[in-house]
Amino acid sequence: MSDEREARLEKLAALREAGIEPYPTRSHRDTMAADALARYDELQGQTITIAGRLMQLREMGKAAFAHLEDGSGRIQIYIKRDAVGDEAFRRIRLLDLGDILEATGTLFTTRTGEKTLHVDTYTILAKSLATLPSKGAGGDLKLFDPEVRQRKRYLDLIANRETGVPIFLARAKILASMRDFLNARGFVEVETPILQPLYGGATARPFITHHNTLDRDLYLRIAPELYLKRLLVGGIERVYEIARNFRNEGVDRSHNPEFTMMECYQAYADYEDVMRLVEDMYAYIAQQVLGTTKFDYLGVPVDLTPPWKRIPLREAILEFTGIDYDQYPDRDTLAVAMGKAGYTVDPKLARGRLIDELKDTVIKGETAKLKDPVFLYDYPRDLSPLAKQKPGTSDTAERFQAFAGGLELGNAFTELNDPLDQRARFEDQARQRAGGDDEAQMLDEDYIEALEVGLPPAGGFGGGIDRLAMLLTNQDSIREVILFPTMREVK
RNA sequence: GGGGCCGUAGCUCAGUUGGCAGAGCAGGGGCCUUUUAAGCCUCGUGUCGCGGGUUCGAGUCCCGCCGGCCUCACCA
Repeated sequence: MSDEREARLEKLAALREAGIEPYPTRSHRDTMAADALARYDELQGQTITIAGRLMQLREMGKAAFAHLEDGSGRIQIYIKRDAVGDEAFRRIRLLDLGDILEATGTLFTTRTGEKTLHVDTYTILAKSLATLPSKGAGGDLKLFDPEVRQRKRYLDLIANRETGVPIFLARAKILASMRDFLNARGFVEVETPILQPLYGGATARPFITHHNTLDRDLYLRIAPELYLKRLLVGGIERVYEIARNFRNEGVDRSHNPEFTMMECYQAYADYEDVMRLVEDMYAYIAQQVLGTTKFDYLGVPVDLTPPWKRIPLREAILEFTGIDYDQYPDRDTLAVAMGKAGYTVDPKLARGRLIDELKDTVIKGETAKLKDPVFLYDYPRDLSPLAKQKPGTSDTAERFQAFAGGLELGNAFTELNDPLDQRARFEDQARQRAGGDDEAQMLDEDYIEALEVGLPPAGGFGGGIDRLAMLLTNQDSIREVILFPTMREVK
């Protein structure tokens, strides 16, 4: 490595000695590579300037072929000594793969039929001092090591352009089309605090930081929920935020400590309205990103066309595990039933968590029994401290989760707007916290105060953007859809 | 956090039973005015992840550590 870097540094010095600035301030590109190829006939006889990274260089005595790659694609250039002059031709020796060049000339077609720029003059725009991952069979760059690909994403994007760039373009389109969809329905995009004095809206451990001047600890948000609902109180009836959230939890194939979630809230709606909103939105996004609502995820066909299946959580679990948790109203009898059914039951888990575990075997991961897009609805109340109780029940909350292809896409409920009930739920959480559950939610007095002003009945939804990106780009690891995933420190 | 697998040249990878560290591409030098995985001649790739140990001798065996991937647990 140092040898090659030395060689490149010497070339850099040689360029400067020849009075050539290797990092000039201006470029004069007027045509993108893909455009030049597409508009070949129209551009005949015209002098055009293209620019991009030097990806291949084949010297042939008194002429050379090279490929330049820009954001649109790749084009071949032909540098002939007679055309560029002796000095400029000799200077080819000072070029390296990876350099950023600008070339001016006219288009022609080679003997082998490739549309090519016949170069009159060329200029170096940025000298590259580092070695690119090298060519393999077929002439493509090869960079497979996932650690390098994630730590040095720029190399990944250069080397794995055909696979990597489309993923992040798709992700951008997911965000754009989600905004289009919500904006068209009158939702207002807002930004709420990432630094929060109390964290809430989800069950998770937070990152803690400190503000020096105010001399107080602050939490990086685990969810924007409680702020968005304050805005409903304030009269913004449809609101959403595309929020980076931070959870101080483990890292694995479907979890990154910082991740992106879209949360939206609609006043005068309930969770059934939200189901319709969500299935319409996901179908719209798939249509915009993929051009269809039918595709494969990890080999399993997925069809996001509305309406999606709607199954009460209890029935889904009963159908696929044979266990009816309503028959076991307390934690211990359910644990015994699960034990009989072959589950290894963690004695620390509360009843709600046991039900969660049953749900996961039905719906999560590659072994999921149910992979079609589906809303599982009506969840145990004690798992859902911010959701409204279902009328006519004592232990059921109006909550649903959306799934497809074994991925959990989002979580929604009819929002709890009874301030006294909310206070009681928070106090219940506080007892769990005192009992050692450090993920139980904190009592947020200011939020209760907002509810006392009056929150209209509302439905809300939170959906993971990273997981949606995984679904629509057919990736099985969240690290493939996050440009710079959280990594361990390099030591 | 537990378990499994992995870490050798810039990249992708070989490396036998413990016996002089290799290939292709990339790189240096030379030839070649329509090549395209260009071709031909030629030269060198190195803290074998790091630190110990065993051994006459360790890339190879043992221990510890670092990092990655998979998996289980937990969370979303």
